[in-house]
This record gives sequence, structure tokens and C-alpha cells, in this order.
Amino acid sequence: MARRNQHTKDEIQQLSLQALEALLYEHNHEAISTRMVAKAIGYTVGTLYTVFKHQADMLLHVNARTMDRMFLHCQRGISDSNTAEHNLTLMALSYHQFALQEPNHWNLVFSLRLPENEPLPQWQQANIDRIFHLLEYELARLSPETSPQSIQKNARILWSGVHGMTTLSLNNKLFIEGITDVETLLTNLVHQLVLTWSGA
Amino acid sequence: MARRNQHTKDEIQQLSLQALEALLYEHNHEAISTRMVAKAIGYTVGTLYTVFKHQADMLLHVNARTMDRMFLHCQRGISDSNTAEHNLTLMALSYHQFALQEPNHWNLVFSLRLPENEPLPQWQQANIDRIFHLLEYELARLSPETSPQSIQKNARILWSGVHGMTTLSLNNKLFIEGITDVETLLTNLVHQLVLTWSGA
DNA sequence: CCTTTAATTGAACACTGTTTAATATGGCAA
DNA sequence: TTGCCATATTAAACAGTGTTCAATTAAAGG
Repeated sequence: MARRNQHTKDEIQQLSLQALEALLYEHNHEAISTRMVAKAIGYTVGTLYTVFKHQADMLLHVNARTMDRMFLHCQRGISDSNTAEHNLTLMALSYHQFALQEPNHWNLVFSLRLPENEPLPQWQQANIDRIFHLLEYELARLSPETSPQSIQKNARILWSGVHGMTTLSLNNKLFIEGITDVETLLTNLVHQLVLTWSGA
Repeated sequence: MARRNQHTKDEIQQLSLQALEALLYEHNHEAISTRMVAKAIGYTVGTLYTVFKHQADMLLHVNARTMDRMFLHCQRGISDSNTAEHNLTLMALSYHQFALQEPNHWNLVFSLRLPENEPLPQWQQANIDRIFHLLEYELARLSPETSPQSIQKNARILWSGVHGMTTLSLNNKLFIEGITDVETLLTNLVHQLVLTWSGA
């Protein structure tokens, strides 16, 4: 069977990404092979290599979609009619919730290592910047007289905290026996940082 | 060549771990195979499996040693004659510095996934607790009247932040073009959290 | 010295990512 | 309609992976 022309290259790429995403709900990315993805879309590995440079390239494309979904998820419920602290708390909780809902997708975003000399694509940085802008917007609303540099700095401090809690709790490296849950910890973190930044 | 009795099982295990650690200075753990380790110590893969249950088991042992080293490193310069904030800042900077010095060892600690139904061993939790105790000690010194529960909670908030910054900066996911460095950010984080916790 | 015991190996198994020659079909020109 | 060409697709190959296990070989014990 050759030259069946059933799908365009673009369609094959989309099918692959969808199939891979579906597999990630069941298996973590280290357990997923190129042949599994190929089989899932009814093609052979060779075909995948006409559409992606290599496996890492395919995973990178999945990561792009994951970050898009995460970005949307983190905007849920955000509104200018809320206080800045409320919005920041919502974002933090959403970030953590997304990681819980799609742990394998989320893990892949932060554990993918590209082959040497492969630069990480510019849209990756753009995606990260997009999330930071959400935070910076709220931080500016919180204390309008703070300099843009400080706002950028504080956004990074805040995101690091939220991200760290999410990583550690996802890997059970955070808790002794049933102390407070992560949601409480996240709310606390946001509250305490907001307190010092709101000029209190 | 069989039954040469050149090394005891214990010695073979130690040799393996040392060889693996040496390899980690050059390659990240995904690029290291059991056969590479075996060759480095002058044995065959089969021998490794008389000493470790599986590859993940071997990596877990390396992680134990890495955490020991990290624990010692994080105590560098700590002294009761320093302020609590100073000690906490030292620890945060040491934590980050250690990750920079041994990125592959450090990565392995947080990215190793055990096979299903393999419980993470109890010394792992003990090692984590040990680090938390260092933090809790300083936090108690900072505000003696705070309840033990709150101290535990705050230690986790603080460590999450430090860990998050370290992870993200190690993967270049934290910075736009040359803003402030991670050290400054870490110092800031500690300072701001300490401010709210010292009852100011 | 000869047998038992166990440390060590080498080969096998089923998999992995990646490359490439061979193939078979859809579309086009005559 | 026929025949050819371009190319989408595959099957097979390669060098590697983790893991297991029968076979081997040497040390130790009687």
C-alpha cells in the first residue's frame, strides 16, 4: 500500500498530535513510542518522519498545544471586577488544577530535553511570556506605582512559587502525613506575597 | 571468565554508583545505559542485575547519595550566630548553586519515575524531611511564638519557591533578556516571606 | 583431587528511534 | 484508454535499549 493520498501532510501531522495527546491520558510520555503513535493513526513510523524532524520535534508540537490549553485554563474566571489578589489566586489554583488533570501533558512540557544544538523555538518563549503578562497585569493593578522592572521580577517570584508547589506536590515530595492541602498552601503563598507588594 | 571474586557484591554496588555518578558529570541520565555503567566498572550488565533490582533501583541509590551531598551543601555557612533570614538565604542560594554544579544529578532526583506498584522508599521521605527540618528550625527561630503547624506550612511554601526558581532557571524558562539574576530573585523571595513571617 | 557452589558471562528477547531502498498507486499527458 | 512519472507509504535494516537466564568457569570445601 503506497500513495493512498488519504490525508494531506498537515492532516497527518494533526492526527499524530491528537493521537499522542490521547495516549498521554493513559501513559506518561516515556512509555509512548513513535510506533505507538503511528499505529494509532493507521500509518507507519516512516510516515511520521515525513512530518516531524524527530520524536522530540513531535513532542514539542504537543507541548505547544498543551501550553495553549493551559493558558486558556488559567484565564478561567479572571475579571477586572475581581480584586488583583483574587485573580492571582484563581490563576495559581487553575495552574495547579491543570497539572492535576493532565499530569502527563504537563510533565512533558517541563521535562522535554531537545537534542544538542537544537535551539528551543521562539514560540516557547512567547508562550511563557504570555503567562507572565497575565501575572504582570494583575501585579500592576495591585500596586500601580511599582516600576515595570519590579513588576517583572515579582511575577517571576510568584510564578516560581506556584510552579514549585505544583511540581513537588505532583511528585509527592511536599507532604508528610495529611497536613494542609496544596490549595491552601497556594492561597497562602499568593496572599503573603500580595501583602508585601500591595505596600502594607 | 567467571567466579573471579575480585569484588564483593557491596563493592560492585559501590563501584557502579561511583561510575554512574562520574558519567552524570558528562551526560544527562537519559543518555546513560546500564551497559555503559557495566563497561565502566569492567563487568557485564548481568552482574548489575545481581546487585540492583532494575535500572530505576540503581538510579534511586544514586539519588540517595545526591541528596546526602545536597543536604551537606545546604548547611554550608549556617550558624546560630547568623540571623534566621541570613541562614535561610544561604540555604536557598546553596540549593540553587548545587543544582547548577550538578545539573544532571539534581535533575535525576526530581525526574525519576519508579515502575508502577514500586513504592518510593522510606529514606526518600526521610531525606526530604531532613531538609524541611533545617528550614523549620530557622523559621522557629524567626518567630518562636508561631505554631508548629504554621512553621511546617511555611517551610513548604518557602521550599516550593526556592525549588521552583531553581527548576525554571535551570531550564531557561524564567528569564527574558538579562533581567535580574536568579540569586537576586532568591534573596528577594526569602526576604519577602521572612518579612511577613517575622510579624512585621 | 574432585565435587559442589556461585559469580560472571554471552546470548537471546522484545523493544526503542531513525534511515532508506523498494513499492504501488494517484494523477497527468498522449 | 493507455502508459508513464512522481511521490506517498512501507518494510526492512541498523544500532542501540532494559532485562532475563542457561551455560560456563573458577574458587572453596571435603
